[in-house]
Amino acid sequence: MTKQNELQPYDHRRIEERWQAYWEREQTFAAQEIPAKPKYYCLEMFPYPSGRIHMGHVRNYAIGDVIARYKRMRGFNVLHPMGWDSFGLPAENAAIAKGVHPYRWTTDNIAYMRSQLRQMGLSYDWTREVTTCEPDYYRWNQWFFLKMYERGLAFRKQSAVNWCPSCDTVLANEQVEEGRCWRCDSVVVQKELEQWFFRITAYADELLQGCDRLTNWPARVLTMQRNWVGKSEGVEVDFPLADPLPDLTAVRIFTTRPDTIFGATFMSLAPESPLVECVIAGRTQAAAVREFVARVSQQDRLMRLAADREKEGVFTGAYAVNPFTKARIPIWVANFVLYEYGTGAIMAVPAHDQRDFEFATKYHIPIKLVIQNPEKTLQETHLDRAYEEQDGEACLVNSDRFSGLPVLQATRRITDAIEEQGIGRRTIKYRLRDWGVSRQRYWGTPIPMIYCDACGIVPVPESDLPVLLPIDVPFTGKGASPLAQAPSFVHVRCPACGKPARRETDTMDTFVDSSWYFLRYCSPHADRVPIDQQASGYWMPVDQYVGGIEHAVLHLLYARFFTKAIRDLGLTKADEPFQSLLTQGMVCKETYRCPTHEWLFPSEVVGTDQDGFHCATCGRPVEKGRVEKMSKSKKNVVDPEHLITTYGADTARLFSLFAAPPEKDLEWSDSGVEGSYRFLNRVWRLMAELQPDLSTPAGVPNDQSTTVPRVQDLRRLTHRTMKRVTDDIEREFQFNTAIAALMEFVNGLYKFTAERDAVAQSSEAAALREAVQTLILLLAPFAPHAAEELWAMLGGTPSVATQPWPHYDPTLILSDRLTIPIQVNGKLRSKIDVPADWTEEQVLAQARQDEKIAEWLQGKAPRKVIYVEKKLVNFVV
RNA sequence: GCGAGAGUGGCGGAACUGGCAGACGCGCGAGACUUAGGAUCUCGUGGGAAACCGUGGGGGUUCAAGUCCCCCCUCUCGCACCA
Repeated sequence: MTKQNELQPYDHRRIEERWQAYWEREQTFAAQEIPAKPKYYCLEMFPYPSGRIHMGHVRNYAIGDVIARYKRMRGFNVLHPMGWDSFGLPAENAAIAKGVHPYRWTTDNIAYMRSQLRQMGLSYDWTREVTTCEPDYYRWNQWFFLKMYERGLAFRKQSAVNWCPSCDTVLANEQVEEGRCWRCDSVVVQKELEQWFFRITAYADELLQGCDRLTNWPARVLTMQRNWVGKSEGVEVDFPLADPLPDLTAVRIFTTRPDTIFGATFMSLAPESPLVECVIAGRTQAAAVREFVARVSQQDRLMRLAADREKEGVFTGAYAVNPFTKARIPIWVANFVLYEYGTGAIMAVPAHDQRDFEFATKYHIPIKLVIQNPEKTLQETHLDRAYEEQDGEACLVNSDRFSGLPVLQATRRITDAIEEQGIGRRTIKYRLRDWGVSRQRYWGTPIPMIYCDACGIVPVPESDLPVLLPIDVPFTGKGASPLAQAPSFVHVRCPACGKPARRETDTMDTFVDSSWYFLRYCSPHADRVPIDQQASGYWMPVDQYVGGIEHAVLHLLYARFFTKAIRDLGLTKADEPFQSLLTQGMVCKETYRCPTHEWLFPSEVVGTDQDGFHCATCGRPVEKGRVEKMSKSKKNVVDPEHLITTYGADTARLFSLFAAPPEKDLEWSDSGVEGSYRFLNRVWRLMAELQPDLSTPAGVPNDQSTTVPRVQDLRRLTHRTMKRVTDDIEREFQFNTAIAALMEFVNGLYKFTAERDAVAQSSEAAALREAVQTLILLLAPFAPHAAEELWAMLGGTPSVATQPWPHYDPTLILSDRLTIPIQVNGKLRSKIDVPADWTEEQVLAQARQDEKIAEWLQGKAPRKVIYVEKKLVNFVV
């Protein structure tokens, strides 16, 4: 310890700059296809270039980087790319607010954030960088659009958008705050526009079934995806109108409960359904119904946010006939029936559907019991809620020839009957809806379509791609999208007939960009095809995808859909894009909240733990300690840049990996950061002190050395640490415990060196060298800069990133002695230290002789003795 | 309401198949080295004087339960009328 003051301090700035420059110069992480080598494609979700990186990025990319670096050391040919999801709304808003052009704003941000990511020492292959707002990327969005159009996977239909009548523009969902425009506060209305859609529903079943094979995805993500697709098997049945109309003789409903059809005492239509107008035509109820429909569709949007919307409806005056009971049943319009799902019409069975029950009770519609519970206690006239159970014992009643059948059997038989009578058939419905991709905005991929008065919708010929996004357009935030106001963009000649025509001025949803970027990374510079088949054949699928849970449904589902569609175009063989998925938790921090000033920065708070905390401005007591996701509005963000310049990238990485397992939320702690920094300093000092003693050439300590207990212990620790760190990474990326093992290792090494003889024995030196070398290698994925520097100090040839991962020797991790806990009646009473190869008898004899145990046993023979080999002894008395 | 997950010291978190609860880190305490320390090192640190008590609460299974079973409470996330 005396040499301490002479040591070079751990200078993260110098070290990190040096090795970042080295990696760049040497192209250490550039990936090439090497068919003979096993590949590993590690991917983190690419960022939106908002300006600067935040802690969520640091965490996401630190996790991904450890995986990439670890796999590289394990001998995999690793692809680890990075890019920019650079189309999107914030760029347009910046243009309006600051007068910066979205392109300029975006590319400036990219430049800055790229330098920040480099400062983190992430092992990316920067030669594969992909930027979605550049024509060499988005032209392929257009190309895919054309291919989808050819295959009927891209189509046009009417659809509602959020519309601000005051700004005269379309709003994204996130621009609608409590039903009002975020900029001008006027009430947002729904407006019907013709829009482009991708037919994701064509892949509904495959997307659903694919979930079963994604065994390395978190269960909750799969559950969310399954629910989102929402498959239900049922039957469509035509209910004839009691008084047929010329253009409508029956209403088709969808039900998953055909077994309850005898209990259908009325019918409900969705307010938006065109059937409503048909059935009310010329009736006295027409005005009331129209008024109801208008009211419901007005409030729809707002009311949907409200928790328990009151069920309400109105009678149309029309009747249908229940095809089984032949009863005339009234047709109602009900606010809870969804037009987009099923057929927009339902048969209502109040006795066995709670919504129908509430509705029937409210409007005094008859309730007919058709399923009796196994206890036979249900009485039609005394129901207080619907009996919805479908268990095997409940049987049908009041259902003619089907009465007495158990529910499941009845479902089958009645469905058969429906099909035999030709009044309906089995169908499968999905909750999933087609993906609307039109955006009435500027900063996105232009949709490559042309409208010609003579030819109709004409796709832009492939040879004319890309349709470039014009740069000089005005940004006012008002009126139609800037593209629609750029005449030179709008006016074109029809590719089919040559007459004047109009371009589509909508751009694509930015989710399109992120739905295939992982395929583009395989061959980012291919200029004749979006994806080079050979490259994607080698690299795909992504072996490990890492990103936030907030993308559990949309992004991941769209990416799966695109991959399947691209597969069907013959461009990739991958069915699923992401073999394995890790959803990391959020980065949170404690907040301060003042009753008058809302969220406060820590600097706006005065006080101590003992005296309580007060607002520095108004002096009122502050609510402290609620841990929330870091966000500007809650004033609890920590800028990673400050962290990196103060403590270095290695500390930032280490902390974000150590403070919590990757999938859990991480609570920020300043002192925790210092702990990680301290650890790196400890490693540094240890190495610097030992350096003079480590001149022994590399190599395994000789056999002689293993007889010295101290050396034996050290080697055991070394090899155990190898095992622990490896197992923790392999077992669900438990980096927090892997780092803990490294800390214990360092603690052990300090202990060892402190007790070391003044004159080091050669066997000690060799074991020490092995230990230190192992430490650096194990540390390399977590704190790569420090590891490189130490590796060089040790005389290793760079880069440590390409060294093989150490393998432990299983014989060395075994100890020749064991500590066996001894319990009496299941309570720990003593421990004994015994040779590892002792038999049960020997261990038990020793245990009985133990002073404390003898006292507990008081010479009596235990009633029962439990012996778990090499683990534990329990005497039951 | 439905679905999923989680509740462990002062704090973040360990504990793989039931087998020593609290690894590791933070914080705190004591000491060492120091002109000094908010640097560093060493030791200690769940509660309790002790018997004992301790993994959200209550029951159960077991020689043995943070871990398995039943009931309840709280929190987080997701979906919100899907016929």
